Amino acid sequence: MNDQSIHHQRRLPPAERGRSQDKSRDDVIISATLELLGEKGYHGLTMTDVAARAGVSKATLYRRWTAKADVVADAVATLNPMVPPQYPGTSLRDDLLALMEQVGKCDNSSEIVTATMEMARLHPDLYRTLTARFGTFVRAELNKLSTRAADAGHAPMAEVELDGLVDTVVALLAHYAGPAGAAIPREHLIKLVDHVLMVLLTGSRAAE
Amino acid sequence: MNDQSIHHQRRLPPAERGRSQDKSRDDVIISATLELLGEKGYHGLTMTDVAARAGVSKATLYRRWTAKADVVADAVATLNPMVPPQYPGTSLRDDLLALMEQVGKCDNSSEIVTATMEMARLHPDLYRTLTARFGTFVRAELNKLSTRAADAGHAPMAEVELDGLVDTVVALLAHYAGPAGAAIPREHLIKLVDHVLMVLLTGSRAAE
DNA sequence: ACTATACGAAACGCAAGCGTTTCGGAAACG
DNA sequence: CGTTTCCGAAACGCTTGCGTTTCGTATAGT
Repeated sequence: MNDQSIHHQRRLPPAERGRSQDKSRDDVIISATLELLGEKGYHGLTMTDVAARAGVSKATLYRRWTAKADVVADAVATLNPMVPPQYPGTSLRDDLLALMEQVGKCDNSSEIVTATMEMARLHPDLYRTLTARFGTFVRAELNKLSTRAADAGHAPMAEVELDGLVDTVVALLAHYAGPAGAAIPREHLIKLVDHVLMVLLTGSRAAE
Repeated sequence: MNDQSIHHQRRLPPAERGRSQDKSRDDVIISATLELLGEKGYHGLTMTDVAARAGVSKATLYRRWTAKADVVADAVATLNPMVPPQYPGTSLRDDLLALMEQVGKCDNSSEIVTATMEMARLHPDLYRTLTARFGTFVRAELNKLSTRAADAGHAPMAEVELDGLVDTVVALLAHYAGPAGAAIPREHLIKLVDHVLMVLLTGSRAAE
């Protein structure tokens, strides 16, 4: 029950001689896991469901991973590629929007954030790892955009306040992702950028 | 398993003749439920644990409620008394801080917000009810403070932006409550007020 | 005092779900 | 072509936890 074992041999190695594992099935399984994670949450997610959704037998699942937590861990690890988005550079607002879209989409579904937070209670170390990676990435990007805005004549922000800003972004994304599921509506992202980020970054509201 | 039955007879009525139920045990049970809800989350919470923590037999639990979900529902219903706080009135900042403290404390523990969001996935109707009550309350209070600030000479806020502000407050409180547990640190509330609410409400940063 | 009821302790049935195993067959290697 | 490994289907053991029941005792109402 106690998953300290998450540090040990989470992924099972394939064999060497004879028929080789169909690696394309890994992707199918991961995708199915992400789908179900978004729909049912971590607790609601069932290995039997994953197998069924992936069109795969449960035996195949356990031939590649040792436990449910490991499959999910690998699945969420494929999210948030942490790639800086293609900034249009036309305005700070457009750049922020691009960042929020990149960060908010998490592949294609997004309510997974909620499931991740649910999972966090059971696997705190995994949660810390994920949010730390995510937070530092967001922070770095915001810092980049902030200094760029400062060069453009706006008041620069103190380092300290950037921390709070990162919290705000993460919290709002998690909130908008919400328990209801579904991807974050673009209008929410726009609201976030115009009514929160722009104000906090430049001290002035965006043109309506 | 499917709790549509939540609409029907959630609370069992006590008898009339003979020995009467010790009503003080209700409070003990509710308190134990809230404690465990914060510690273990909704899924981690066990009826056996609740009984043990309350110093009560499981039979007693099911003599009063019909299911785990019902106990938890009654428990969280005791939170958020939705009472407008005692506003000091010395400044907008102080008033906001008072509101955030009132709203953020949720009796004495606070990580229950996270557990509630976890529970939300299983009982969406309950979640909507709770957040709706909470949201309208926060919105009304913020509106009150906003117009008061407008009278004091600051720029008033549009109705539309207030919606986003409520989202922000709810999201940040949920975030600060976090999966780690423990009550929201006062410094987080201060940060929220100074770096987010004050800026969004008045367009200017509070004095450092 | 008598009775109806609450109470604690403990056991039970039951379902869900994780992880394992078996088996027959299919498919990739040499 | 034969061996090795993968694969799906299905069954199994096991644990957890919800909800129920029983029984002996304690206690409030009449």
